[in-house]
Amino acid sequence: MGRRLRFRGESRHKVDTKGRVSIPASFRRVLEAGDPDWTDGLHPNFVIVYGDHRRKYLECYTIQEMEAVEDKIAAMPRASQKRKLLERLYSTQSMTTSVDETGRIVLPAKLRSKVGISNEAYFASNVDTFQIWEPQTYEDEELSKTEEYLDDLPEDFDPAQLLDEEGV
Amino acid sequence: MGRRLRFRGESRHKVDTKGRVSIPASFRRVLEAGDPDWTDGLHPNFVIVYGDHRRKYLECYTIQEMEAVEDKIAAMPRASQKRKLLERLYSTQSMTTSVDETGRIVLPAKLRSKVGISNEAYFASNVDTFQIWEPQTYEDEELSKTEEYLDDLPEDFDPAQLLDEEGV
DNA sequence: TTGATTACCATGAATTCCCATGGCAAACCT
DNA sequence: AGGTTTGCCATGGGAATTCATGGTAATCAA
Repeated sequence: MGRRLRFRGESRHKVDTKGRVSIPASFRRVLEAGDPDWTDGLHPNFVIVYGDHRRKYLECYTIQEMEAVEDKIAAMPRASQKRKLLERLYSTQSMTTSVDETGRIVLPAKLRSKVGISNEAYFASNVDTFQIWEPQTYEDEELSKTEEYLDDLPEDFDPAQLLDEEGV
Repeated sequence: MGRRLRFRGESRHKVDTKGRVSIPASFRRVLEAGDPDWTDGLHPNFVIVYGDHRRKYLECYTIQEMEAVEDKIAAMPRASQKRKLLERLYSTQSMTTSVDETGRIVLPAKLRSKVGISNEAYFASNVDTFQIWEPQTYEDEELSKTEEYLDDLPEDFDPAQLLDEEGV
């Protein structure tokens, strides 16, 4: 299969009255590379997973990445509860979109209100996927959780050492 | 995989009005060797990790090195707090850049102000990554810390002996 | 027809590309 | 050895693109 490009970085973009937002240019390159049907000049497709009411952000997968997820699901026993749950999340509660000529997508009103996005959207890379948040929600949810976690650690703690730890 | 080149040395470079800085030439060789997509004549890519507000410098990884980090993260339990912290640090709070024709990169205004860089940048090798500092900050932070540490040790202490110690 | 979605055109700002110069050092010549 | 050439390195300036964003016309669904 070989290496695949990964998402890196974060940024904020305006959401216009029609729900249009620019996808960060660097993310577009990854979406293009991760869409098997894409060729130069075309608009790449990708998948937005919005999930159930508890999820406060949109998670975006390249086609390639989503197909890998679907393969995993397909390999599970058909009747299992686990499989049904995953089917709902990744298939039922998701949609395919494509990046337009000018690098934007349209976030349907339904999705915007679901995650509370109004004027701006915050894009955060997450290695093989990226997330779209209402900026305020992101700060409240994610940043505060990190603070909590770090507060329990020594002053001069370097997160790099977490990479090499055993266990959790 | 074989041996990989390593960063060695330190130097200071001008930062121009557009945020451009030369990468020390010897570092460029390591970046080239550490980018799987690089071939002679191309401009090597690499990753700048800037981290959260308490980090006062930029840490730079070769593509190879960063992918190793990402692989480690990918192997951790998805929901864990630890994994999320690392995803944020290494993916969200990072960016991919590339060295241009003349050996320079552009440090975006956002990053410059984050670490306080204005006219000059100080480059310090760190074995398989290198760091970029505002020169003054480096002196205040790092040098003084190292001196403190050494001051607590016997006069004739030779750091070389640390090399053979077990454990932390 | 009307409200919504999609396609098409437009623009300022930011970013990248391309050309140019002076310094320094290793290699080269005579 | 002394001078010269060649080449890489650090740095500058302006042109050319790309990016993010806005507006309007065309299309579509019901």
